[in-house]
Amino acid sequence: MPELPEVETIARQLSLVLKKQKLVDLTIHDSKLRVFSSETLRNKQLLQVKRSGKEVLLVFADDLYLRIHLRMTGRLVWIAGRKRIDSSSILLRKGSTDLRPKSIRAEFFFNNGTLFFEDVRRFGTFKLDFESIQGNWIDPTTEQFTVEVLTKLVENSKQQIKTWLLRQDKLVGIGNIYASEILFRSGVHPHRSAGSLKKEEIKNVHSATKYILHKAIKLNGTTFSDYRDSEGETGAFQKFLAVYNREDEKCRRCKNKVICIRQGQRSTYFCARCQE
DNA sequence: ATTATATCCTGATCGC
DNA sequence: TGCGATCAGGATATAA
Repeated sequence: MPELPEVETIARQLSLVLKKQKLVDLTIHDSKLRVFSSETLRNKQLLQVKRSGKEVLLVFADDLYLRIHLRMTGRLVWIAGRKRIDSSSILLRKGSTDLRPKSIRAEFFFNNGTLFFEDVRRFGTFKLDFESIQGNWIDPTTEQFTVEVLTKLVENSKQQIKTWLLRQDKLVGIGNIYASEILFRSGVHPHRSAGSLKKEEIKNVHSATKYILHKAIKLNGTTFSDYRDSEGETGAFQKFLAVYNREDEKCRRCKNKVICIRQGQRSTYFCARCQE
């Protein structure tokens, strides 16, 4: 579900409310997520909340790093309040928070509120690290991401550029929605092999990536169906999608029909006239 | 060493 | 109304 802009939104919002709070208790309902002892984190101080690739990173005192990957339908929803609320009483949901009690997989009770991890499809993962580990990838929102670096990364790759953009070992953070959007903005056909891109095209992919991701972050991400931020609110970037989920609709640039193809069992949307 | 495919899950939607 | 097939912001283990 969430790609870089969505995870960035959640991490930023949680950072505001959770920084320096104490994790009083936690309950993990889904056994798939019980990959560490609750005792390890109980009563630990949360120092900060960050994004690492597509993961939300909760940094606790004593060098404890909880990595939460939301995968397709994971949500982290914050409900402020001193009183402990659990998944049964959340049925009395209030305000705009759109929690699905059935899908609550874990609850983190802080002294100023509760953080719910909700995940319909149960693809989300927890991992507890005892040191700060940074992947060997480039984050496209950092200054490390330059045209030269991108050129090096795609060099010699025979993989189709759409599928290449989805890999997380080179460039981290792009998912199925933004991959289509980036290629449309770049004017590059999704079938093109990554290594065959010309200088100009790499430049376009580079600037389109930065533009799209930054704009999506500014708009709190894209809500296509499940995505909600930590306050249970939808994103707003879906209003600006040029091709994703717009099959048979008119291309916003040339009025041709947007088409949808399958690449590695994922749909890719593009305009055959605008993307050579 | 890369690259396709199958798999993990639940729920919504569509065609018959 | 019901039922099966298909699809969904992801990533990985396995096969080719």
